[in-house]
Amino acid sequence: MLRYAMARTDERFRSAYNRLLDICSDMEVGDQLPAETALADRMDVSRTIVRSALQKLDSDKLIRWEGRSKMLIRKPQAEHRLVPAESALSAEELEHSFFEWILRFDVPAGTSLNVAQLSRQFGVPVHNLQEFLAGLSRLGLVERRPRGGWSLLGFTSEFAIELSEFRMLLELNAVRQLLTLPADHEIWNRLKVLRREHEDLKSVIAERYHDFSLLDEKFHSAINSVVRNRFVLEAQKLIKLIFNYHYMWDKRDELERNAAAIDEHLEWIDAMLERDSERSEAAAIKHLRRSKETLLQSLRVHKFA
Amino acid sequence: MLRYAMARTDERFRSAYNRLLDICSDMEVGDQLPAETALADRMDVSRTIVRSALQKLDSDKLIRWEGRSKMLIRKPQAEHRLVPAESALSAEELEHSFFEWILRFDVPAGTSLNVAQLSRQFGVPVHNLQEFLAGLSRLGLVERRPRGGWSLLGFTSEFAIELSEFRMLLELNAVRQLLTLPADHEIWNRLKVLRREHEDLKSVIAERYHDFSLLDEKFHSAINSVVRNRFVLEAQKLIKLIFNYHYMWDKRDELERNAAAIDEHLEWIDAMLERDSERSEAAAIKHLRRSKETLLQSLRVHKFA
DNA sequence: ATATTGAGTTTAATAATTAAAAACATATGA
DNA sequence: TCATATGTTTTTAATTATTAAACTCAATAT
Repeated sequence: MLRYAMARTDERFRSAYNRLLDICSDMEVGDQLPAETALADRMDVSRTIVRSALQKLDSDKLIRWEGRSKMLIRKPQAEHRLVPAESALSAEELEHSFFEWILRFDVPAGTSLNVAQLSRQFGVPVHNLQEFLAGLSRLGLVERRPRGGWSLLGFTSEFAIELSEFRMLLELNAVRQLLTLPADHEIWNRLKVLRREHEDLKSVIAERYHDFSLLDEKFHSAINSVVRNRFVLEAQKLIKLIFNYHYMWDKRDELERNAAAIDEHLEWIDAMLERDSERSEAAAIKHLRRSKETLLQSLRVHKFA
Repeated sequence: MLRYAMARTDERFRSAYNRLLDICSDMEVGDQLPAETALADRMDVSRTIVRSALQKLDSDKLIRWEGRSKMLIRKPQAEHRLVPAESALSAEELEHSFFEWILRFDVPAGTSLNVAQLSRQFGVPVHNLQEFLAGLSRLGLVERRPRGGWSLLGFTSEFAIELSEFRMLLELNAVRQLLTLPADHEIWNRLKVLRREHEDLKSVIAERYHDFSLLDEKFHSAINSVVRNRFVLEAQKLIKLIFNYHYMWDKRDELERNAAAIDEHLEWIDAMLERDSERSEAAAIKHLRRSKETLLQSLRVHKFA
């Protein structure tokens, strides 16, 4: 059966066929296979797939299929298995590849993006890229060009400033909400654990300063976790994305920056543990302002590198 | 030249051809048409289009085209014009139609959306809908289903609550920023004008209560205008969308609601004009809380209507 | 009767096709 | 001669066509 054009992959068929081989392996020659519906249920595919798989088993002389009789003629061997088509990147992996590309190569704002080329570059169907870029356009990171194609918008200094300010808005709100939580809320314990982890890392910062970025994310996630709001969450996803990628590529003064950040975090944690809202906000603002400056500097350095 | 399949509309060709007819009409029989590049520049299309249009003019015996000689043989008549294909909805119109449909028919959360059907319903190419839904998925309004298709998520009570809380977060931030602005900033004048407009509408509210929704939007836009941040702006676009559509369809107690809202706005404006931050925030919170309740009630009423 | 099958229909994703643009090569006339 | 126009080819991207997969329901066998 030679196919000329395959409008969509038959990956579902392939994996179902292989699972059907497994089922046959567990049976004896001469046994009857279950009903089409039973197989479909068991393998979580439609009967259409089950029937095409049975057809192939029949034409490969592994079963004799006549009406509702599906008798195993011989046991399947390794060579009968179909090779699964390598699956494309998932939506998340695409996002990762895309941002890594942007930041690693400092792709400038205004760059025109074309789906066909990106599709080859990332090994992802054009369709997925269309969808991905359409999503980014809602976040204001890319823009549709008048007659086809997309244009990269973000990653200018203005972008970084506005993102940082938005981050500050969200995190200060989180801090305010956090301070209203009762003493038996799990956040207080989490903060105490985080405090200890910060102290631990501080004592070995000279060697282990690389470990800070993980702790940083853990800390900010904890703060933000008290806000249960899908819009805030969605915004934080973007913020995490951008800040993380920048930290990943900006290695200047990493030890000094991280050591200073640990102290800022500690002051912030202490203020919250003492339920001192004024001091907490001040500490938060101080840390977030410095974060913003770091992001901005990293952008500047990359621009003239 | 019979065409079997047209992969994309030749609307650009049609309008260019018609404009070329206009150019011919302004010429005398025997005159020479300008060069291809000149025509392309003048009509803002590629030479490819100019050349296909010239080809049609030639085969329709309106010009004789040989090399760089393009002589007008006879003047074009009305019947020569090509009828332009009716253009599909723009992205904004699609958004409008989509939300109107959702809210007018109270499409419940969890409804499965399929692009083919929506494409027929809204008269928009499937492609555009894919893109539109991909954008909404970034806003958390729809979700891709495991094996194709989309699923409507939003418009539950939780959605409304979270949206309202997010709105409050953003608007309180705007108020705080607004109160730090210097006395000669244009916002103060805008607020004074708005105050007057509220008073005016209040005096004729019994007859003109419908006019409030416009004033409401104007007021909130003014407040938010002091925040120059693309993320905040993007979020406000969504908020405006949802709140506006709800007001549009929820007509219960409209007079009472709007009269009360005007008073709340006035108290809020006065507090800001007096630079009283505590009173301003209190007024804002009061108004935004009531707005939230209204949105929630409107959802409940529609659900059981 | 009831579960199962066969056939036909519908849906949705991707490949193929085509309009349009851009790039490149060649020719022409001031 | 050289700037400009034309002819040709290549690339890009939007839409249609096609196909895999799912669904539906009447017919059939146990």
